[in-house]
Amino acid sequence: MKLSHKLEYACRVLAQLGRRYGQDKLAHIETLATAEAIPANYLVQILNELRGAGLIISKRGKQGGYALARAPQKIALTEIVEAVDGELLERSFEDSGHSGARVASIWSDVGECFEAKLRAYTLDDFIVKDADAEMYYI
Amino acid sequence: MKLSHKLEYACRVLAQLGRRYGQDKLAHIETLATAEAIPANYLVQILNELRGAGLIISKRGKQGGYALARAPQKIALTEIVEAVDGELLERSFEDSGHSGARVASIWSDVGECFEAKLRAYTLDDFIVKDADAEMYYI
DNA sequence: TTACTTCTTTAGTCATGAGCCTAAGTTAAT
DNA sequence: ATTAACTTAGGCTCATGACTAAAGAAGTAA
Repeated sequence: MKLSHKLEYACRVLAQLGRRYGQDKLAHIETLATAEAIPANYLVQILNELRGAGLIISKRGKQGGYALARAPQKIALTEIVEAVDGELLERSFEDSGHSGARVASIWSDVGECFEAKLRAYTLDDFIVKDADAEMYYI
Repeated sequence: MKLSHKLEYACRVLAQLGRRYGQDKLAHIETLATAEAIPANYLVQILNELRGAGLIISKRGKQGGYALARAPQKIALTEIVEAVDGELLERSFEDSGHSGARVASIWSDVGECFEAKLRAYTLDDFIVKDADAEMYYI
């Protein structure tokens, strides 16, 4: 379960966009990069992939920026993974050697379990609401 | 769930050794490499790691070779993964940025689920018994 | 002892990709 | 027209995965 930086960054930036969902202001790259401690130059590429996957929308020019394409509850974790690190969900195992088929079938089962777990989470679960922070002071 | 070749090879070669468990003859690298379609030179390294992890034993010289260190039922899939690709089970996520902690906690949960799934499989599940092959002809 | 067999250890190669940066475009609001 | 933003393409460096190779050590048997 070691994640690529790219995937961690994607989760964080989407969580950040999720907090802003509903406001009509768009978020700037620099703002997002700072808030989530992500190298801005790299974030650009990630945001591009997320847009390509239809998870976010963007607008150019003055007043431009990024926003979530739909409600956080409607974005499953599997979609995020597919958008930036698709091979993590791939299930292609070599069927070579005497035990190849058996090994492949067991790992396929593991893969299905993994995918099911991811599908059960949505972006909403990632969003740090202000109420969460307050809890520490109660 | 894309596996490294190394991990696939390890599963296959252990399955092969599992089939031979109980016989008192040791298996040679060349035999194992051929049976499981694994580059022999690479297999050498994998077997070394498996020995280091205590999953197999080896003997040099004439009559030398490799064998499982214990019964297949007593080798959990987690142990195989730890032996050759430990970071797959690691759960270390950056806690940076505004959403870092939340993201890390969710992925930790996914990681725990993944590990539990792996722990439930043992090497015995990987072994292709001769009866299995016969099933195709019934 | 000597030769032979088999594992053991270490070093080296090669291709690939992650992560990050630079810089020149393009668009839209003012 | 100017400016603030996103867009796109490319390049760079370093680490890693997957092998290959070969010298070394340990058993076995003549």
